[in-house]
Amino acid sequence: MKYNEARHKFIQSWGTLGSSWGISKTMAQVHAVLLLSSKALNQDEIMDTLQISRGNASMSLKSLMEWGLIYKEFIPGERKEYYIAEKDAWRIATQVAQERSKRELLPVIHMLDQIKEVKDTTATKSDIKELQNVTNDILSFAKRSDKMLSTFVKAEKNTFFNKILKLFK
Amino acid sequence: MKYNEARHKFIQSWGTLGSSWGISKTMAQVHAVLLLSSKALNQDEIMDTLQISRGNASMSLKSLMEWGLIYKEFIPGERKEYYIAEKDAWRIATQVAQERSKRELLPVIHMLDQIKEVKDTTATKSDIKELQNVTNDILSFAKRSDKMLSTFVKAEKNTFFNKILKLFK
DNA sequence: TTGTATTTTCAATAATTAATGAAAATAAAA
DNA sequence: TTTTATTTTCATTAATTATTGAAAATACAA
Repeated sequence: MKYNEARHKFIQSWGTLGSSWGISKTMAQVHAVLLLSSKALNQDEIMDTLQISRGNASMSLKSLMEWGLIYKEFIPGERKEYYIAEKDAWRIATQVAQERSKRELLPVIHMLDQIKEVKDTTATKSDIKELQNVTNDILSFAKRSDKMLSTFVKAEKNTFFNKILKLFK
Repeated sequence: MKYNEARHKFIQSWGTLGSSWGISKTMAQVHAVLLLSSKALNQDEIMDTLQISRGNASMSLKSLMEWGLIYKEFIPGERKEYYIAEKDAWRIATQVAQERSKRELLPVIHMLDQIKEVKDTTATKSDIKELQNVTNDILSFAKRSDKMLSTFVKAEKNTFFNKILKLFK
């Protein structure tokens, strides 16, 4: 396979994968371009490579910064802003997981906490029972998942967990 | 909070959460309705509860079956088909994770395996190097994640892993 | 300051994805 | 069989989400 073909495939697939993470296709493609670059790139270079509009490039770079997946790099004598990608797979995964947890898991935990306080005399006992069973189960599972995620995020620094992680290698 | 309000909140939030799983909003709402029901429901009951069209209900039920999140229940003397939801939080999570892995992780693994064979004399050494570094790292990470997922799926049956899982509680 | 390069915002538009509903297919009863 | 109930499919339509591009804002230099 030729380099350009491989590069193109990687960028396309990364875009597709991104869409299923709650990251827009373009945003993931911008990340891919930066991942494959050994030097920092500016907005115009990215616009040019992916043939996207200025606005789109600006938005995508901004979101990627918020997700903690890319960083700005200051280049002396340059007026433009340059970007580099986080390239460590483990960091990419934990950053995405943390951001998604914040956006998706926490709202659900909040909703379930509210629902716990159902007081209603008009509804049937079995309906209320089922609601409470389901919400309690999901709530404890969601909280456990969130705790587990923080544990994994800290795992790099922790020798004990590194040993556990090796079990999966 | 009143039962109906709580129920409504749960269904709405479950729908929102679903959209960020790669499951359509309606599909997740149908799942929520079944989760909260102590008895099996038929398609008309679901259409009525969620005020959705026949076609949409049919499609959503079909997809939920494919994701392994609901089951058909045969009711003697009834012509209609009845459905019940998987209610165990751990099972729901592993089913979703497995299905997503199949749809998202495996295509990426396949792409990365292809890319490993870049042979190109026209591209620069450093570009090829960077492509190989990134793809190799992500590939080994993706494969490890997939292995980890299967381990978790089997974990219920395994006392040793149950002990590890307790670390996160 | 004032001028110029660069980035960001956001209303308009395009592209994508989901939902409808009627027709076709299937399955059970008469 | 034929009739009736039920489910599925899929072209059309609606809703949602992403992208553009020009104007506004910002940042730097003269």
